Amino acid sequence: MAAKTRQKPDAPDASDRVSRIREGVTAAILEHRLLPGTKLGEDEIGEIYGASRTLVRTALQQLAHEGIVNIEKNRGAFVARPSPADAREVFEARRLIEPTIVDHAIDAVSPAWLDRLGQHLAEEREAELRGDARASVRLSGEFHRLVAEMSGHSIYLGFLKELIARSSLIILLYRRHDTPACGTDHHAGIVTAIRKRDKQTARTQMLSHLREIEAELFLKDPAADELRLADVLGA
Amino acid sequence: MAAKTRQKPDAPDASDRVSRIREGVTAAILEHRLLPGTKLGEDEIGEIYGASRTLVRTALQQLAHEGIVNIEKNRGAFVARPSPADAREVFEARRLIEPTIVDHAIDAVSPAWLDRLGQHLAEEREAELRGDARASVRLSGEFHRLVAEMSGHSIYLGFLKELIARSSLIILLYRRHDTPACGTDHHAGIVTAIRKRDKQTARTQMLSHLREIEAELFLKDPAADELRLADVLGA
DNA sequence: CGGGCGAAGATTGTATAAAGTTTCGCCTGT
DNA sequence: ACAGGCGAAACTTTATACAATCTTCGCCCG
Repeated sequence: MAAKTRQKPDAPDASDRVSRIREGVTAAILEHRLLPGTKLGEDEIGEIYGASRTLVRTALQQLAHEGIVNIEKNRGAFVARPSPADAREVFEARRLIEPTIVDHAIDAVSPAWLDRLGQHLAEEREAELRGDARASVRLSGEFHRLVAEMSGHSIYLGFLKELIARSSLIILLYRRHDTPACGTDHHAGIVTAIRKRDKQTARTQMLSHLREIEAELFLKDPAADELRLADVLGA
Repeated sequence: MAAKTRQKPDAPDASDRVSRIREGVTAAILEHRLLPGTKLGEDEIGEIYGASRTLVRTALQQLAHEGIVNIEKNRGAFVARPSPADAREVFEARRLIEPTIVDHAIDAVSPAWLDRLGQHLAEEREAELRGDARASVRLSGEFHRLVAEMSGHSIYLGFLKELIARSSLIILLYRRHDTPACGTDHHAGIVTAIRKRDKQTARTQMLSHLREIEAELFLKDPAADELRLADVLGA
C-alpha cells in the first residue's frame, strides 16, 4: 500500500523555480561569468528570473551552504572569494576523496556509462578546439562530477559538488598562467583506465591530475586575491 | 585598510534566531528525542521558539541540506530516516575522512586542546556512570566533532558535522543491542595516541572504532527501519 | 458493511508589506 | 580645503497575508 506515486525523489532540481535560480547562478559562477566578490542583489536576481525575493533568498541560502556564496548580515550575498588556505583545504579534500570515487566508479562501470564518458570527452575536445574558454571550464568540472555520479555514492557526490564549485572560483583567482587547456588529456587517461577497470592506474592518474591543477596555482600571500581580482576587472 | 571589524567569522551561529532554532532541533535529533519520521510542523516549531514561520523555514532548509531533515513538497519537513544504503555510505565516508582528520589534529596539538579533550573524556565517563543515555549519545558524537575542530580543517569539519548527525539517526534506527556504552574506551585510546603524537596508532584506532560501531548495526532489509521505529515508539 | 466521492480544515508555498540596518552623499563648521 | 556628522536612499531582515495543495473526516452509494 501507500504507493510511491510522489514525484521522483531522484529529480530534486528539475522544475521548481528556486532550483532554476540556483542552477542559473551556479552555472554563471562555474563559467567564470560572475567574479568573486560580485554582489548578488535580491531584487536584481529576482527580476532576471521573474521570481519574488522569497525564492531568490532561498536559492542564495543554498548556495551559501555550498560555499560559493557568502552572505554577510545586513549587507547581502556575494560571490565567495576563497582564501589561499581555503584553496589548499579544498584540493586536499579532493585528493582524498576523488581516488576513492574512481574506485567505486570502476565497480559500477557499464556500457551506458562508458558511452557517457566518451561523449563527454568529445564535448571537451570540441570546446577546446572552438576556443570556448567558458565551456571548457564548465566541462572540466563536469567531468569530475560525472565520475562521481557514476560511482553511485550519493554522499561523495554531494561533497564533490561543493568542492568542484569552490575549485572553479579558486582556479579563477589563483592560476598563474592562462592555461585553459590544462588537463584535457588527463581526463582521457582516466577514462582509459576506467575502461580497462584498472583501479590502481585510475587512482594514480586522478591523483596526479589534481596535483597538477594545484601546482598551477599561486597560493602564497593572502593579498594575492585582491591583486588577481584587480587584474580580472582591469581586463 | 578596511579593518575586519565585522562580527567574528568563526561565530557563524551564535546569537541570531534562526541558528538557535537550527541548533535546538539538531540537539533534539542528536539526543534521540526526535525520532526519524517525526513531522516538524512550521507553526509548531515557530511557537516553541517564538519565531515566525519565515525563520523556521530557513532553519529547516538548512537542516535539509545537512541531510537530517527531509522536506517533501507541499507536505512539510520530517526527521530523516536514512536507508541501510545511506548508512553504509555514511560510514564509508567516515572511515575515509576521520583517519585523515586525526592526522591533522596531531599536527595541531597543543596543551589547550589536550585539556579540552581530557575534559571531554571526563564528561563522557560521568554521563556513562549517571546512566544518562541522551547525554552519552550526544557526547559521543561531539568527541569526533572536537577532533575535527582541533584539526583546523574547516572543510573536513563541515563534512564531518553532516556525517555525525546522520550517524546519530542511523545508530538509532539500526543498532542491534542497546549498547549505549559502545566506544567510550575507544575514545580514550584515541586521545592517548594523540597525546603521544603517534599518528599511525591514532589512525588505526579511529578506523577500528568506526568499524566496531558499524559492526553493531543491522543493515539488512529496507523494512527493518519500520520495525525498529515501532519498537522505540512502543516503549 | 465496505469503498469511494467530496467538502471542510489544516498546512505549506509564495508574495507583499513593514521594520531595521547600512551606506553614501551632502552639508556644515573649523 | 578638509574632517566630521547628519540625513536620505537602498537594501536586507522579519512578519503577515493570501493562494495553492494536501489531508481528513463524513456521507452517500453500491
